[in-house]
Amino acid sequence: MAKSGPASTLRSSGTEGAAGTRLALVDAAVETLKADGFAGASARAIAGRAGCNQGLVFYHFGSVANLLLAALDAVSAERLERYRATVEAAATPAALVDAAAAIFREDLEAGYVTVLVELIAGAAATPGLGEEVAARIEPWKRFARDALDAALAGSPLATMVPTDDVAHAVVALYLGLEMLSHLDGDRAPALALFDQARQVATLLQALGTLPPSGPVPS
Amino acid sequence: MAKSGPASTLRSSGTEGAAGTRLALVDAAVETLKADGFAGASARAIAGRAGCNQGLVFYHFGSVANLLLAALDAVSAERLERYRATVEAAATPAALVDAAAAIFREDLEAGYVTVLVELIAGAAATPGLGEEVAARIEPWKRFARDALDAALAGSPLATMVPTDDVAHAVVALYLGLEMLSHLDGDRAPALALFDQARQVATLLQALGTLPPSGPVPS
DNA sequence: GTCTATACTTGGATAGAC
DNA sequence: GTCTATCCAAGTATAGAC
Repeated sequence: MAKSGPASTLRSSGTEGAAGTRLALVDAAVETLKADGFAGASARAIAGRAGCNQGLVFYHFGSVANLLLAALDAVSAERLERYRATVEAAATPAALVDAAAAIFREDLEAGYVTVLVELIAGAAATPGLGEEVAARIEPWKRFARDALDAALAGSPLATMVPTDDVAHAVVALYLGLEMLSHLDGDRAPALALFDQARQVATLLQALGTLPPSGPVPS
Repeated sequence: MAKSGPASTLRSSGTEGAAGTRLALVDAAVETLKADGFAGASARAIAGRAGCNQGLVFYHFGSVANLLLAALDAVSAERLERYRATVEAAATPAALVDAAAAIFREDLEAGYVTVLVELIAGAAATPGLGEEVAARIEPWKRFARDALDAALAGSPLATMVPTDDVAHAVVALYLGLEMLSHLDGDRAPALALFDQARQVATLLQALGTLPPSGPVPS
């Protein structure tokens, strides 16, 4: 469905040309979603930012919605890889929170999650878009659950925490924090929250290593 | 700014007439935001649902954005009052979580938070809308903080928990959960989360009543 | 593959009849 | 206060020249 139009030949013959404008359009779609939201992401606005003609949106992607999904795919792939690499190095809950905070800070600065937020909110207006967006969120939920499982491995918490539900909450919290940060341009509350989360994670680690009801071993 | 147009005479002379269509438009705006999102909430779509002419949107509210803000005010007032009444009866963290779960369940069923989510996401497209929406979120953050303060009063947790930050997170989580629920039509993960939260709150209560390092008092 | 031109639709907003 | 009619801007999408 997302592969109609010209053959998807990244670096086919020339560096510019077909693949070049495709990429330019995807990039412009990302920027437009961040700056003007779903309601402002028209074919004209995106093509204008990409420096090409409006008709190319339909030639390459068939519809504006498909271009927007391609934009979501692009940032998702980039960010998911980035998250995976960083989180793999985190073995404890506290380290996991630190890793998450570092990259989420990047996301807030760059507004990557905004692309997802705008598409979720805009999905109500376009028939069929909701399912496509939902399918693209799944990898994130799975990633969050896997990261939680890995961080909790070996801890008694592993059997107590329903990582599926927590992963859902983490994704929801990311979306909500991004919305609020983007709305008033204040990233401080979100960042302060990660500090708190680290402390809680550290506390949980300490509790997890305690024998069931004894005092602290020294 | 929201009071231009005709005099705001609720039940002035006739039950219908001016105030009647005003209310019908506000109600239709809420329904349209829930069904079709910000991008689908045009003057024509809303007026059509309200059963009146499209021009009345501009006569009564001056612009579509103003009508949307009036819709947000309407649901905010209604919901905030509902929350306040229910939460006032909750004295402990566990009871607070239960109260929040009960009303959030209502919100999920009715889609009230969707109105807020759509306006936040749509704010990027309309200059000046962001500030208006942000101002309308403030009461919610204050409410959440006050509820947390009240529930933690007398507990040693009161000095340990930065209720300002947590309130921010709670609001963000609500927004995110609503988005995800609305997207795939599955409310189960959000509701399961409240069960978990209640258990954590109960645990925190128990920890809070413990002496610093002793065993459980029976 | 890309651009220009164009057909068609929808939306915001106003003027004037009733 | 409400409706009809209308203007104009913006959006989607397609056809055809280059």
